[in-house]
Amino acid sequence: MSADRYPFREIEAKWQAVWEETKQFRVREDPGRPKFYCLEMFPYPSGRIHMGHVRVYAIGDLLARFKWMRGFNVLHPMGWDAFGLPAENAAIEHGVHPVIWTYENIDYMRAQLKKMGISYDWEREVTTCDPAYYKWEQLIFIKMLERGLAYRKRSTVNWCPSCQTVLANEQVEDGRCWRCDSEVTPREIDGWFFKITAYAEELLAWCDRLPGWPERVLTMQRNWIGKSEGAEFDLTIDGHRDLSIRVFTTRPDTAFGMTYAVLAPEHPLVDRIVTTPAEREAVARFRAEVARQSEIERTAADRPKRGLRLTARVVNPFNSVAIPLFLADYVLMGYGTGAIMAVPGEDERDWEFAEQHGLPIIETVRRPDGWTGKAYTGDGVKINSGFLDGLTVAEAKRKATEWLVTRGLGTAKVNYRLRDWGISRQRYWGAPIPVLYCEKDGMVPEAEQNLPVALPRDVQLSGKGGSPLASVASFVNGTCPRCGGPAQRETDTMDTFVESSWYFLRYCSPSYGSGMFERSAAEYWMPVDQYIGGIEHAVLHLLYARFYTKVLRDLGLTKIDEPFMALLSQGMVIKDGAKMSKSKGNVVSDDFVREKYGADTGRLFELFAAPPEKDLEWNDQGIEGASRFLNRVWRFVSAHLEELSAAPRTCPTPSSDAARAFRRVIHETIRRVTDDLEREFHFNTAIAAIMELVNALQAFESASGNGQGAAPDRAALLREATEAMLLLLGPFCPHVTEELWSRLGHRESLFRQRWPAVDAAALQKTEVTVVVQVDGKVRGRLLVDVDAADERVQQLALGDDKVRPWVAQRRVEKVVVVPNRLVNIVTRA
RNA sequence: GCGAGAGUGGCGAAACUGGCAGACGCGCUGGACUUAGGAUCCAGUGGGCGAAAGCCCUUGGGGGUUCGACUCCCCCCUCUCGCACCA
Repeated sequence: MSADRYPFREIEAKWQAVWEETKQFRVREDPGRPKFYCLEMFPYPSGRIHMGHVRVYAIGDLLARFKWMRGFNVLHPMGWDAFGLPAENAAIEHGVHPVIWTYENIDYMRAQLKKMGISYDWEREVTTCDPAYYKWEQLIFIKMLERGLAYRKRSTVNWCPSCQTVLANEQVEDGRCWRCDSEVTPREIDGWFFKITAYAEELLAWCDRLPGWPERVLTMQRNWIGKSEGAEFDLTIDGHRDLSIRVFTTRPDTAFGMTYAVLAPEHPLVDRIVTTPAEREAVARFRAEVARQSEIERTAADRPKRGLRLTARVVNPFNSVAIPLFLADYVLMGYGTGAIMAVPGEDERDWEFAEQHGLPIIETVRRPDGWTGKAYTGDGVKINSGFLDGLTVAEAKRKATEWLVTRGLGTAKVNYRLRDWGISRQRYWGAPIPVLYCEKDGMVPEAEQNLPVALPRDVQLSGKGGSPLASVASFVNGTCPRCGGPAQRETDTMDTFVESSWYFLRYCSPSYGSGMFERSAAEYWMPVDQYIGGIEHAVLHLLYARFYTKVLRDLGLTKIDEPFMALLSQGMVIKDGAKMSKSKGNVVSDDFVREKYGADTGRLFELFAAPPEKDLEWNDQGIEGASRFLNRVWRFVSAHLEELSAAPRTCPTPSSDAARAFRRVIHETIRRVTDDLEREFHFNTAIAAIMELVNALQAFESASGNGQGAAPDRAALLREATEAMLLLLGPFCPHVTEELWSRLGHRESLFRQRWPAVDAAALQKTEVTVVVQVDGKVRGRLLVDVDAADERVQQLALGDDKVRPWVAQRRVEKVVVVPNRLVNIVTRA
């Protein structure tokens, strides 16, 4: 550790205090100025902020400060996603109440963010476990209930045995819990759902209208919604005209190739179709066998398909042929109708099953020449398909569906993979679901004037099954808002993703007491112009928030269709080959970095080391480099304070070539940095450009003499360059630049300055270096006037001493001249 | 398996719409200053040959288009991510 580092501790503390006193980052609506809403995904207050977290805040702060300087009225808030299981688990393990644990963490992390110097408007801080916050989502819950957008049903859900709660489909990854990685098991349970499927089509359609989003996130959302178009129709059971099986297919054109049909093992019709005791027993055995497999085994793709042939047969309505009927584990009850027609000729899974069970295969699409594969899923001409023969697949799909519809046998049908969002959690630390169960009136929403339904403080947390709230008598025993009689409260709490589905709206008017948010404030600020967060929420939070916003719109609360105009998915911070995380024990703490190098250095390193969307490898030597650079800047400016503050502001017409060239570097840097920040998020190259400017600045300083022998423009140019450099570097490293800015004699904050403007005149060149190639290889260089005539450049190139030997014994076939760049002489022997 | 993205020095990475590959930084080597250097400054640093000037090779591999390819097209290999019996 060196004593030669600039005094970052004092500087950082000083400016953080100044910014706070002057309320520098406080914003109010101002219709006269363009707004910019810059938002980073708010954190779960898990304990301590480490360098894995810092990246997102550094990016957000950079953009927010940049937009301030570009003249925008910037909303840049921060808050806490404060409900969640870790608080409850900490309570179980250490006996600390979740409230205490959560607020202590928040206090610590807030202090860390402040020491990092992020430009938040702290007056807007939002904490989701505050009843004044979740009150409003309870109100919305009731309105959703009224409209059928929230409902309760018994169903098979994903149960995480470790978290002791239900998970939504989005929260299961590869059959495992997204939080704790435990294997999820199915469980039949009553629970609450939000009807996100009612918005499937709109959520999908808007994926095409979010140009500011990364394509891969949109793709993930489209895949998750999983729209597929096809037809549904009935297969009657042979000999039972009153019994039929509904099937869904995306390939109605292949119906003539149907050689068997399959029911999911859990299909409810099975019990009616199967009547003999012997077969019932076989079915029970088969079901037990399937049930034994875990979710993970069952969804592994390359696993053999198990099936049980039933005695019943079904009839293909297209050709009246009776075909075998199976139960098979490759058909899932949760999708479509839980039953399929099987066409092995044109479906790979059916082909595999047919081969295993010795079933016939009929081809209904003519194979391309040389086809050697098994099932063929491509386009082609229909064959063996009755009235569909000769058509293309697309035409046949349409005609087959039409045929079903006109005969009343089926319908066109769109299916989505998306399931309704299960929001019940059998845990304590979440927002209570505001309904009661009355013996007389049944399920009744809590009356609006009784909201919030506050979480009781006194609760026994064991972590062993059942909703903890169920054991809190004072909570459970309520009053029916309809009849005034005794009623039992719902003891499930809401998924914490509900809170994060609208916090960005709450920031617009965080202390508004008459509703979720103040309409005028939300109309001014929303939507979020730039959202920044990790890719892990591609289909979780980001899909839920889009859905919830649309619900609020349809409830008449807001006009916006989409909450986030642009999204930046930043990469992970990696150390020792893994994502930096507390559980892996590979964290570099923010406190440590700040103590050793300062906040500015830590931020600079993370912004410089990789482009934002890529993963970033933590590197102890890399941060030394960032530190070295800031110290260099510090030493340079400090050493020339007197000369710089006494100098004229700019030097519009430099008097020497060297001065002109240096001034061009200054303005070229302004152009590059502005472009990198404005156009794409090229923070790393923006920093590289600033580093180059500092290199040029030092070179010019030492080359331009000093004292009496100084070049005439020296002081003015040094000042112009230094001030531009500080302004450009400001959003990356706010403390050190603010300090140097003030030491140069400025009274007003650097962040109240306009972003430096490019002087187009300074970029003008009179001469350029043109590369001369012979047959594509660089053989020489020419210094020529800008926009010199092609003929002249060609002549100079051919006459160049370095070039001539390469052309001498050969015939010049052609000369390509790219103005101001390059000449390529093409020769032949 | 399907879909998307990526493969460039010892390392992190640059390269606008096809026009000097390797900016910037790390590391390394040599030097200066120094009692000392893990501070600072200067020089060098893709590989090969060469005393040097310079020449040849080089963006995962192979082909192609072009005067010219990291960039465009085709085939292949590797890695990362997403989806994964969704009918």
